[in-house]
Amino acid sequence: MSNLLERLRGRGWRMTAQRRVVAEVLDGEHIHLTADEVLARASARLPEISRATVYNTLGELVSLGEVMELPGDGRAKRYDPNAHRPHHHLVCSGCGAIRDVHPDGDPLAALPAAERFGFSVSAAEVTYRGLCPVCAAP
Amino acid sequence: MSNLLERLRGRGWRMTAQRRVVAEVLDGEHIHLTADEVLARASARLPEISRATVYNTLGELVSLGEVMELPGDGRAKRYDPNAHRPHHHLVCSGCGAIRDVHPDGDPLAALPAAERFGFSVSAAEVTYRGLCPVCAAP
DNA sequence: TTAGTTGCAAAGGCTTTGCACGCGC
DNA sequence: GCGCGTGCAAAGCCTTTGCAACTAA
Repeated sequence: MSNLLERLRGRGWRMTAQRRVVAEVLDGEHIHLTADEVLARASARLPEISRATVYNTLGELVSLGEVMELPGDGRAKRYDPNAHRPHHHLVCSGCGAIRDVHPDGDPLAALPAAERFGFSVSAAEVTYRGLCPVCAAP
Repeated sequence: MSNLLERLRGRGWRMTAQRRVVAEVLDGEHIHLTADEVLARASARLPEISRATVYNTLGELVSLGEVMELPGDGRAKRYDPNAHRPHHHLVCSGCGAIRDVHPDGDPLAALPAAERFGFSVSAAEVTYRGLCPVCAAP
């Protein structure tokens, strides 16, 4: 499995220092950063990067289908680089930690025709909620 | 099944003209309005209602557990009055229409222990995506 | 009466935009 | 060199807040 940076290069994505840093910061498993967090981490490596560029780059990665946009519990959206592999999310109601999960079976199968209102249903996103081991501790 | 207004009265909720109008506007099936839409509809019946009051009232209905807050596709949250009956959502990727749906079985059962990362998982929210009959038409 | 609710206006957080400069190809 | 990408600052959208006046119970 190639990493985010390699995939982008392979697509002929115009590479700049700023874009490289944003892609590096997002690459990995269980990464779900807000734009602000991306900016903070990117600034650590490239202090002159601007907020607008972070937003531009994130928006572009989303349109390219390389990064997934998550609603986020508060007001800020979160960005998930695992768009190339379908998955769902497990969110801790205590601390907000997010893990990528892969449930058994196809969630679409659970929706009977009578509940589809004539829609052609093509995808399902599942958010599981619970308490992480730390927050569940007595 | 009693309606929203009756349930609120039964809970001893302090009733005002503004609160009544907000509750009336939200009552029903497949209702998923933004705060702005609630304000618009409420204003039609009670022109002097203010935006702040709509937000206050919506926030309170959410804490009471009578209304559910949905992330919403764009930036504005949506408010769903069917919090008393668990359900999921089917969203049209074309026009944004939202329907309440009730899938078969328990979505939690699909998440194996190995995918729970030690969390105590207590709920699942599912968003189905597809095209409504109008948007799917050739 | 009196605690809770309202309206107004201002502030706040997150995101987008306009424009001139700069840099990858 | 050309055209896209960047940075800055300002504006935008949605939401929250402070405070004085008001009102349901």
